[in-house]
Amino acid sequence: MSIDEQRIFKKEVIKLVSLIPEGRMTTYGAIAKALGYPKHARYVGKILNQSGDESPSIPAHRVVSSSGKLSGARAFGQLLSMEQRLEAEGVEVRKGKIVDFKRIIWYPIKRM
DNA sequence: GGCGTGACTATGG
DNA sequence: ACCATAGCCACGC
Repeated sequence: MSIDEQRIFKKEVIKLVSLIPEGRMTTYGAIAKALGYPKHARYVGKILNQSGDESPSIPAHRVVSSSGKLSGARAFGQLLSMEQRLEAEGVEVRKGKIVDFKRIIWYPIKRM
């Protein structure tokens, strides 16, 4: 992945995450795949991690692991945790996992 | 260039 | 359903 590809990838990740509807969620892998880089799920996580400082407005809490776990919960403040943010928009969470994960998952559509 | 570290994933028991 | 394992790849040291 070249420097240019990375730059575009980061921008597209932010764009795609912003499109996730309220009350739905998707996965790191789905985002990576939609952008044409199926092996870069971890990189998506890293981007969202640093996006917390740069663009706090993006709904990063709507991105979970492929098993439905809230793997990024530690990156959110405890005042408004990742779980609380999801519950607040109607997404049920139990034991750190999305309850009806496969039913409410949102699959991004590649565009460009 | 080697090595460890992740907001990851698929697979097998 | 849970846990361990092995790939995976950018990144920092």
